[in-house]
Amino acid sequence: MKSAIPETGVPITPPTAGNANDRQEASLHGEVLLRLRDYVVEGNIPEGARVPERQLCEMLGISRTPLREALKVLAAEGLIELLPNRGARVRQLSQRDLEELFDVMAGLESLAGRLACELITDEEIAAIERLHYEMYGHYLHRDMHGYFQINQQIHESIVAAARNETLKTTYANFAGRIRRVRYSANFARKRQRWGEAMREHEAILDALRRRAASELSDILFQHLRNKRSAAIDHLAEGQDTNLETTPQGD
Amino acid sequence: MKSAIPETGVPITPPTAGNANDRQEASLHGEVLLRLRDYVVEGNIPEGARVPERQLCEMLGISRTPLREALKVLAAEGLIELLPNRGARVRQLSQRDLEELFDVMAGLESLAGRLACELITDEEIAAIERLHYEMYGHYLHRDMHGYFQINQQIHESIVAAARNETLKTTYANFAGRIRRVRYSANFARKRQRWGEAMREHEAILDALRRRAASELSDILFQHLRNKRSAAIDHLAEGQDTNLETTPQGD
DNA sequence: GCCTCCATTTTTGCATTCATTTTTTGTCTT
DNA sequence: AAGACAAAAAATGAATGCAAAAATGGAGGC
Repeated sequence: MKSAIPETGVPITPPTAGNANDRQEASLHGEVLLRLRDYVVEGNIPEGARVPERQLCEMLGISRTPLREALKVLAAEGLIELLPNRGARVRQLSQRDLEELFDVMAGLESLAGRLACELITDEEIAAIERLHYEMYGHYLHRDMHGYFQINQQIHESIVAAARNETLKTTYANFAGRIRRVRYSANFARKRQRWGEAMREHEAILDALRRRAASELSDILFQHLRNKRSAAIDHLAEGQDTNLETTPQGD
Repeated sequence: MKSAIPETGVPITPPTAGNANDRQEASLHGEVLLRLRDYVVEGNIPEGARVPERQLCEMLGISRTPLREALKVLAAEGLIELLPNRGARVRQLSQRDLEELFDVMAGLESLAGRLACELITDEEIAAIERLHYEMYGHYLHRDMHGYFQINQQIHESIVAAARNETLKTTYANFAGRIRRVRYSANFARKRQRWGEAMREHEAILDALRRRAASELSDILFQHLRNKRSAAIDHLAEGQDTNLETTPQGD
């Protein structure tokens, strides 16, 4: 009997604080859902590994009923898969799955940009500009981590500017699914592609200033498509980092 | 004690045929999920109505455990909402919710068109052309029902041509959420708008033939945006429109 | 007559229990 | 020793039981 989950043995915190991250903060199964989702998204369970309910139960300090409810939801979200009578597994994402997910993300951000052009305020644009220049600073200092953090903030700002909660939620869902890979992809960002990504961000900002919806939509899609290529290439070639030849980035 | 659900009293069919509409066809809770989803999507439960678990249980002929699992999933899908300690309600969609949903649908179809341009075959385009002319026939005969049916087939063909299962699933999810309203929206489409829609479909087909991804993306978004306007206007002007009793379509 | 407060009933949330399926393990045969 | 079969163990799927919260209803007070 091999344990798929590292024996952290951290019981769930009693219903103390309502960590209102998503929904259903109060109920036990809601808390379990949040914790389990984070647990899976953060990659604490190996891909494709079997996850015995009993083990998760004692890890979280609950009975099987709320756990199974949470598992059903996570399966609906696409994070895990439930094989009939054979338990839950962390969903293994094939290369094709990743391509699809990145494309949908690209479509959602493309949509966000289009919608943002309709109602975004000058102040919001100014805020994004500030982020942009901050990011540029990180770029000049070759501070990849800082760059990535601001980069994500910019993309989230655009999604927020779309003023569409449904879109925001959906976007967050997909972001969670590929978060693990996203990190690898970001670490794969290399010099040359980095410059390209900066130029694309310039174009994004420019289109946003002019409220050019269709144009921004196109640019964002292409920008994310390039991200996709970087991520897929990175995964395809394995763990070794090829510095010169791979077109990776942002 | 008022019963929110019409007393159909139809017990769930024993695990006979695997109606593999979505996922989890075999297990009882999977069957329940499919049945409940259809039941809600088809509008058998009034919006915002309280749904006692016990009642659903005896309606489906099961115990509360699988039912509650299905409810959690439906809540995650956005079809119902679960208030802590206060049961499940059919999610009431505000006008703003509908606008958001339509916009996301528009974004997804826009993405589908963009992706379709990359790999769509001449045969697939020819099939869509045939559907187009068939739809045109319905238009000339003022056969609204036939028109909508083919119209839906065309949009689904475009989504299929995108060759992205993730997108397809997500699209189906959102389509389910607004199906109820969608039908009213179609009836709201008046003569003049009908002609517009036909012209837009001509443009869609034209862009598709030329594999003009960005252009098709724009046209599809606008096309769906116009649909949205029709739906929202219709709902705004007719508050007496009983959504529960309207049949399903488009 | 209407409102308030409290007891009763119902309903929800979770734990536990039971039945079925899968997986493991041990033994026997070739 | 390797494979096949069978029994045991464990895990899953679903039903039931129990405590807590909410809804209901009625008596009493204003």
